[in-house]
Amino acid sequence: MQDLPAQALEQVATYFQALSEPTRLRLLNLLREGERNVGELALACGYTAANVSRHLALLMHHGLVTRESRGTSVYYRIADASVYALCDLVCGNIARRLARDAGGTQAFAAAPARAKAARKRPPPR
Amino acid sequence: MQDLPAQALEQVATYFQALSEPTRLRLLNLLREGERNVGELALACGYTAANVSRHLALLMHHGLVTRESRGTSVYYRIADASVYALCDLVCGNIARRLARDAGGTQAFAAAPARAKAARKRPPPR
DNA sequence: CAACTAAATAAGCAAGTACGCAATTAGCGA
DNA sequence: TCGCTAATTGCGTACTTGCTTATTTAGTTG
Repeated sequence: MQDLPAQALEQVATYFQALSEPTRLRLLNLLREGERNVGELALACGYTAANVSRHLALLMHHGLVTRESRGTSVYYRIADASVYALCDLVCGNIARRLARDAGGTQAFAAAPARAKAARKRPPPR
Repeated sequence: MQDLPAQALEQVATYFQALSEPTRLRLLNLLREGERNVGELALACGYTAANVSRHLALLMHHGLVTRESRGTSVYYRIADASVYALCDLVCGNIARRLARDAGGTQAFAAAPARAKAARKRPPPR
């Protein structure tokens, strides 16, 4: 990815942007167990159906979910399960960062002179 | 991640948000080759140093880069290389989606829809 | 100390976005 | 056809965010 043109970079950014909303992540989470229609999702999220519909439209525009209209309802489902792998990766990064921040403060108070050398170590696993 | 509390979900969302900016992705990309100071990054991006400094502060707040002040300059470097894996995953998803969308339509040769995101380069300074 | 440079911060503007409400569209049944 | 329900869309509001310019802070040097 090091030599991506500005155009592709922007696409990646908007993809991340689609995932940068708690409501949308919650929707994806709910869809993990199977397809759901808009009403069900709205009820589960505590938002209006209008709002949920908008978020789902955005997710679909990015190819994250698929839409299937059955009767008067519209059922959404996950299009690509790899988003969960993505989220798991992020969760791991956050956890690692929290552990580093929490653990680092103790070591810091004891030996501030060593901080420079310690900085180059790989992140604690 | 299916049973994350709303609070954790928000953290994941803000993490994605940190990556939802072309400029920040470009900064991360530049840092791939090694540490850089603010001025170098600003020059490479074509943005003001003030703006770059803000983006870097945000990236650091999320633990994506580390900061080291040497002399009057401040050098930034990647804190966790797993962000690249994340970006690669996203690139794969996008490519897959594009392939899926364009797969059935070879009559797309004169596709006007893609011209939208063509040129959007920052003004050369 | 004064002058200079690099980085960070403050202030303000313009653009984007999430949200609710209300209106519209689509499918189903009496 | 009419009425009902579910989903989408138009519109206005409040909030967020990226950017630039100007100012402040930190570090080096004469």
